[in-house]
Amino acid sequence: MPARRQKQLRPRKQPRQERSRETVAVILEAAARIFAEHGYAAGTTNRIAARAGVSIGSLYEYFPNKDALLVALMEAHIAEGQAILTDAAREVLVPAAPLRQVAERLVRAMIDLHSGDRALHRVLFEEVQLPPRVRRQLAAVEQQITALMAAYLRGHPEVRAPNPEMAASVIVQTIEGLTHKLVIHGEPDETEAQVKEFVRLITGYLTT
Amino acid sequence: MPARRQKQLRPRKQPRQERSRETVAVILEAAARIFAEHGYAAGTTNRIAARAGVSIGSLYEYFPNKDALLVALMEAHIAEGQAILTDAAREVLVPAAPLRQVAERLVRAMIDLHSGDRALHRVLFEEVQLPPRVRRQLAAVEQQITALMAAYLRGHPEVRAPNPEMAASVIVQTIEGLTHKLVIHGEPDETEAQVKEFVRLITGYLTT
DNA sequence: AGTAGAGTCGAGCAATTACTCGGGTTCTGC
DNA sequence: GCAGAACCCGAGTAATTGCTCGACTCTACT
Repeated sequence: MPARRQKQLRPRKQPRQERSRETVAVILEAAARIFAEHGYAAGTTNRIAARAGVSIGSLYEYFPNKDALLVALMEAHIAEGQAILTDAAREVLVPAAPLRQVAERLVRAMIDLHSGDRALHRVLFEEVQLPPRVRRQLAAVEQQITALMAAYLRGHPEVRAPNPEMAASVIVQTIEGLTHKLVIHGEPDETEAQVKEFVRLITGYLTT
Repeated sequence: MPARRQKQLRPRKQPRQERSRETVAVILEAAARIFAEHGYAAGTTNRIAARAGVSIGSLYEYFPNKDALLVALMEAHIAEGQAILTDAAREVLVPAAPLRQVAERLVRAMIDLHSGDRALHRVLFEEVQLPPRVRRQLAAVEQQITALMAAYLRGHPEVRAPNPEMAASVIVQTIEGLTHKLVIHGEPDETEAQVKEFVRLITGYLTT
């Protein structure tokens, strides 16, 4: 969240040489670690620069302010998430695929996505309120997955859903909510049982 | 999140007279509004005192630090939530009650709970990481509701669930996750349809 | 070799902010 | 009516932190 008002004076450089591209990457890496460890407020830019082994001045050559670091990390994570999910969806959302298998594949993809770096994930998508642009990107990904799901539901004989769009939306949101909670709070040795249960929840819903 | 290290020097006064009890109430009210409007980091104690129409000195007579304000608000909200949910649960979780009615009542109770002040709710339970004591309180409430639910499931003839405890836990988490998203992102005119769909999700899961 | 500009550096500035403290005001019990 | 306690006040302090800017080094190109 932008606690301070944005200054946004001089537009920043694009890194042109290999050297500086490396610097930017190192800074982002460090930012991810620091934010994950300390949270957004206590993750100071000086600390990030120090962790990156780079001067604070160098950091501000490429990022106009602290928020920009966060937004860059958000967009990277969203892109990664989109890749993982659309891969899973395209692979499994074909008319012939059995319901149970579809549900399980998606649940597992979602768990993978969330379990990467939980602390960072929390900071990026909970601690701060998302800027509008990022919020739109996130909504777009969700909508894309939901649309694929709806098309699948419409073409599947076993599925009895009066409104496939709504059913798809409910499923996507359910998976997201449950896996989120599971990853944050769950015991690792219960994960398998929970996955099976989530699959039952989804298939039960769609075939009733 | 405690960005600064806790000082926690002098223990604070208890309000004894009516006058000061009123002051404390006004401060908490103002804190709720300010945190909701600006978030935790930008919600400064001076601003809170100003909004409350009280000196910053008075605020620190009763709250040892900024975090204490937040914790007080959290605990108040948890208590309110527990009251709403246990009321709903006791009213409806009797062996004879039809499944659909139970599900609908709980979903609506949860929606009521979340729709009170969404911005404040976000700050209290997402923006900051909860201190252990609060986390325990929250877990206790969830466990209590889950236990009531499990008992109900066990005694209901329609319900086909191999493991009632796990089913209860899945349901509670599902309702929580879905209503949360619904309240945050949903269009008001879709709420009714969504509630019906959530009920179908739950009943389908339990009777398959 | 010379030079323009990309890249790096880090001391320090400006602003913010949680919290204190000494002193004044109001209440309460005797 | 008075002492002491409870309450209230707000200017000031100490510390933090985002970010700048002028000096320096490296790279690429002629």
